[in-house]
Amino acid sequence: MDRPNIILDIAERRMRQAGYNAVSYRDIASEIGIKSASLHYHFPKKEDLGVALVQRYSENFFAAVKQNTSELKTPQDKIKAFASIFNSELKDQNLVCLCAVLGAEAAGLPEGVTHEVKSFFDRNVLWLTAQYEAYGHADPVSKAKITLSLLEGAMMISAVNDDNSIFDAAVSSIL
Amino acid sequence: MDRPNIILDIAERRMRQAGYNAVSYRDIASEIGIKSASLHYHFPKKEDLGVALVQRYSENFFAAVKQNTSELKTPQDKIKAFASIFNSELKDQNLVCLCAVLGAEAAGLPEGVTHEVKSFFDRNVLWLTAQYEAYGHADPVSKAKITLSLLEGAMMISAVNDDNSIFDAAVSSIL
DNA sequence: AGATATCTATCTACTACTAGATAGATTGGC
DNA sequence: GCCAATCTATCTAGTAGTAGATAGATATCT
Repeated sequence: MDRPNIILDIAERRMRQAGYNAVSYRDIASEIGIKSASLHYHFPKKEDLGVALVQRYSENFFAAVKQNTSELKTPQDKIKAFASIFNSELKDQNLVCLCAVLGAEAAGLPEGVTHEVKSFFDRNVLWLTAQYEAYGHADPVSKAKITLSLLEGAMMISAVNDDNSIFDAAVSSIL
Repeated sequence: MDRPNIILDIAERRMRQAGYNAVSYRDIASEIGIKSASLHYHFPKKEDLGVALVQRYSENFFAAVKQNTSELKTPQDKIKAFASIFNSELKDQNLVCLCAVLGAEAAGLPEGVTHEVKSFFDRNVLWLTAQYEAYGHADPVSKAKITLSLLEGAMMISAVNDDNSIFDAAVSSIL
């Protein structure tokens, strides 16, 4: 894999565990085995790293959504598949959605990072809205926001308690 | 007000905006107009401050729950009142639940702080479970966890988008 | 030669935290 | 009432360590 993606992998894991400010160039560099100064070659400012990280996360996520839902027929099945993308990393690595973590710290993040987090949520609401529209829901936009809120909140609480059943219960309650 | 509570007020506001690691003794001290060393007299370690903060938050929250629900009859009304405690600070200060923020960073927090965050969630689930039991819900514990997840998630997303209607929609969907 | 990626070495600013002193208020013994 | 002891809350001055960031040299590959 190329260096930028190796850097982002490490940054992503750490940020999803402990937040933006808990991740340092020094820590990332020492895990790779290079000097922290070298990281600034790839990501001059920490904000650049944060922005790239959320962008990559968002693109990977929606690539997975596309792949895992393309052969499904009903909106219900698609939404379950959508939720199970979040679930896979939660259950075997106890990792919450990157944007759930960054969203919680949003008021203290560099502007560019906060903007990307918002964009991720927007894209999620858009995708979910389309499903609820297809399902014939009365207010698909509100329902989409509610579903996203539930999933993000359930991930966070599941991770804190290291108890995946909370997320499972949340998914079962959707629709 | 006494000094410890003044310190905790400032720490609470900042932590609910930007997270645990974004709050420094220096910043708190300079806002009060004393030296950071003086803060260590009241809270020797940052973990002590974090623990005291979550404990105070939890106690204040459940005092408000008790006060705002004591004269209400139905579990539905009580749960709405419960949600509106979260909502009041969200809508006029854009402040998320302290434990939603700290929960997102839980894996990187001092052990004592994480423990208090868990306790807060436990207490919430307990309280909500009692309401759903009174309501005759089939699985009151799961329902309680789902409701808490929804509220915490909706607060976070509402704050990021500075759009209170997301939280309102979430509250309307409960029960 | 040029581009890519890393290095060394350094900087400034900030982090939590501590030691030891001080001023002022409070408490208890005689 | 007076004195000594203690407590409260702050200060100055400092520790060691970490933060993100930069300049400029070096190595490697095409």
